[in-house]
Amino acid sequence: MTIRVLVAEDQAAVRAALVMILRAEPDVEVVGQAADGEAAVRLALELRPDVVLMDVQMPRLDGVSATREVVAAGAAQVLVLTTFDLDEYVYGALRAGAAGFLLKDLEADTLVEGIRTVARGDGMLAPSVTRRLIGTFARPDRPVGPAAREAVAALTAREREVLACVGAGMSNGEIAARLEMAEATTKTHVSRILAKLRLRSRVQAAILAQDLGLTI
Amino acid sequence: MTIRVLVAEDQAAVRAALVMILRAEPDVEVVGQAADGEAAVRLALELRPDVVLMDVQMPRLDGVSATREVVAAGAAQVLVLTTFDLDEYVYGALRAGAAGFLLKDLEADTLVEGIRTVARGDGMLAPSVTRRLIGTFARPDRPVGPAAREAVAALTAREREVLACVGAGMSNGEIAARLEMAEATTKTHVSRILAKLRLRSRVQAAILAQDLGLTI
DNA sequence: CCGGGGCTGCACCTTTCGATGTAGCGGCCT
DNA sequence: AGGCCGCTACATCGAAAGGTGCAGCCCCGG
Repeated sequence: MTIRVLVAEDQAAVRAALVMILRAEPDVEVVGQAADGEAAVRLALELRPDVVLMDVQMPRLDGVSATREVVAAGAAQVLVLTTFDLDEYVYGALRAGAAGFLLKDLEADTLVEGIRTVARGDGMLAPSVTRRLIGTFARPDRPVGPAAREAVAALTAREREVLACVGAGMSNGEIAARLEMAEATTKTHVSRILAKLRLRSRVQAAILAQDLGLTI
Repeated sequence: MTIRVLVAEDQAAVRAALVMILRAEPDVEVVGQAADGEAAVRLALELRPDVVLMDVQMPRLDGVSATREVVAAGAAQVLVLTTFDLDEYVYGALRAGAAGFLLKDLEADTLVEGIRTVARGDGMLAPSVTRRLIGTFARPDRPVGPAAREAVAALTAREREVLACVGAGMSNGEIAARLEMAEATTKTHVSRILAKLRLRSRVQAAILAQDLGLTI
């Protein structure tokens, strides 16, 4: 099973080098090349490759935006490649849905390994990026006690729905509209939630919902 | 410059295998071995290795707790190793300050590469872990836009104090008591904050304060 | 089959919140 | 000095939130 790859890179020399590296691998097939972001998106939708190797700096449409479109369409896994290890690029690409992020100072076999890794649905990051990502993940560690988790788990399904809405900053009226109930009912639910979680206001409930990652 | 490694693993056979792999590398030196978490912490503090290769499941003190202690003491970089790819282990280890997280189904050279990577201060994750970490990073994409940051920066110092209190879930009365002002004054501040940040309720302000990491 | 308990839903009432207007006070710049 | 700005303060009023009592509903066990 060969891995079908689309290479999107505006500098012809770099693009040729990448293609050469990939062509040397028996299990990798370069099915297309793009010199700008728009072409990358168009070819990705048309060719449906397994992996798009995407440069960040490209004319007409930058690599991050192109990644967003490719991922939104579910067209392929995207492995982003760039010269500069900038937070803006990294976080932008990852938020856009990239499966990996490598720097151009890599070895040829690292690139190929990255292609294979993202092709099978895993993630691949440059080591320096990995460390920063771990850091940003570990830092906002607001310890949510197990007690709180249990208490939330003890809520009814409906109550958790309401709690998630509260966590999104919605008013009782907005929650009522979204969950299709009367505002009075929403108030009842909020009241019960506060009692069960031993909180005093919806603000505290909202903060807890945030910390627990409750989403609508 | 050889990399000094402490191997912490309770199963003797596995530990021996790890040591054997590492001893085969000219740039890696195994300076110690530990069969439980307490010994790992003690030896790490004593030997000050470059890297501690830490198993999660260990008697007396689990690997995550041991990692926390080693990192807190700044004794070494910790590369966590486990058989099971459980969220609890992964997130626990990373929050504890681990520089890497690998699964035991790895190749020998992946392990060595991981040792070298964390030794130079970078991060190393198993590919499946990388993907999940990217996911948890990308999903709770509460876009704390630069606009919001600027708006908060444009608040007066006093308003930011009030906002931090709101973010802590306090009521106007509580804020007034803490900041030594009348409740009416607190209301004025809250009202101004909402207007400046274009929010509709204190709940939204609280969420924003949380996302921005505002604390009292 | 029927009673009980938990979930959901609604209405009434009190408290809190939030908007608005007004105003005194202290610092800072011109 | 005069003026501007920010902090503080209070009153008032409508809106939102929160507590409480109560009524269907469904399921489970007697």
